[in-house]
Amino acid sequence: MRDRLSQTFAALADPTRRAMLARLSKGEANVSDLARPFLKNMSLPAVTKHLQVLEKAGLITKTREAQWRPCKLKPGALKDVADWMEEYRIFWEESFDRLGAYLETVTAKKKAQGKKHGRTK
Amino acid sequence: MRDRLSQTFAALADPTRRAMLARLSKGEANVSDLARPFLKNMSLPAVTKHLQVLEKAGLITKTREAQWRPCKLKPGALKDVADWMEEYRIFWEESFDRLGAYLETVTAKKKAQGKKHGRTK
DNA sequence: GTTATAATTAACTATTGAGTTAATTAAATA
DNA sequence: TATTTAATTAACTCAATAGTTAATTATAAC
Repeated sequence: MRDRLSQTFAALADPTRRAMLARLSKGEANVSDLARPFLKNMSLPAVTKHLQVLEKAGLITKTREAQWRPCKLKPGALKDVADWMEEYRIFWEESFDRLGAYLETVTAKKKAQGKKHGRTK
Repeated sequence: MRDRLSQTFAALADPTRRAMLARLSKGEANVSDLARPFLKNMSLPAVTKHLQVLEKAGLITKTREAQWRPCKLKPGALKDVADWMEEYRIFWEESFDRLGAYLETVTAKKKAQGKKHGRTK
């Protein structure tokens, strides 16, 4: 997985990691704080790995304080995702009515440019 | 990967698939239309698989027309992602100034509730 | 009916991801 | 200095991904 955006999406594609982000959105937390809700289901090293995924994706930062590792959300990390989403806003926003009109606009533009499309060879 | 949102994020965590979505945002396209930009780098079955991932994640719909399979973006598919993102808006929006204040609010609330936090046992 | 086109399925390989247990590092404390 | 606490690293397993080539299905066209 070469690119940054793919790395970010991949990091978000796991409910445990999203739960950790949700916890961090309430404020800084140590690894063991973050681990607590999951220790019935997974080991501490598993938690460490999840946090490493989040850190490498640039979604959190981990610092050192004695033997603890306070983590926090990295502001701006989701900006790239938000920007990517923006391109598709018209496809998920409430007013689906506009979508048909929008697509016709795009199609008309394409025809005007003389671009071939459809199944012609 | 049990949950829907994880499936969607996983589908988006690949540049080839995102490029296909970008193409589809310009209008309907067949499998071979979608494949064309990638056939130097990958086989047609690989393309089919990518499209299956997108379809299973609910991001596109594929229909039948003779031997062609016209695909289009599925409106509303990214709504769940958008809703999830919304929770974190304050963390990626331009005014990082507010973030500090926000986190203090959250922390204050937590203290007021008497929730233990930090590294106390 | 044979051939060409569009796309999928089958069977397989290689890599990555998520998890494990056991061992290790590093700091605080008794 | 020995012990406890916090977290990571090592080494391994298992399952899922992303890709391959070869074979197959289905429709259209000659």
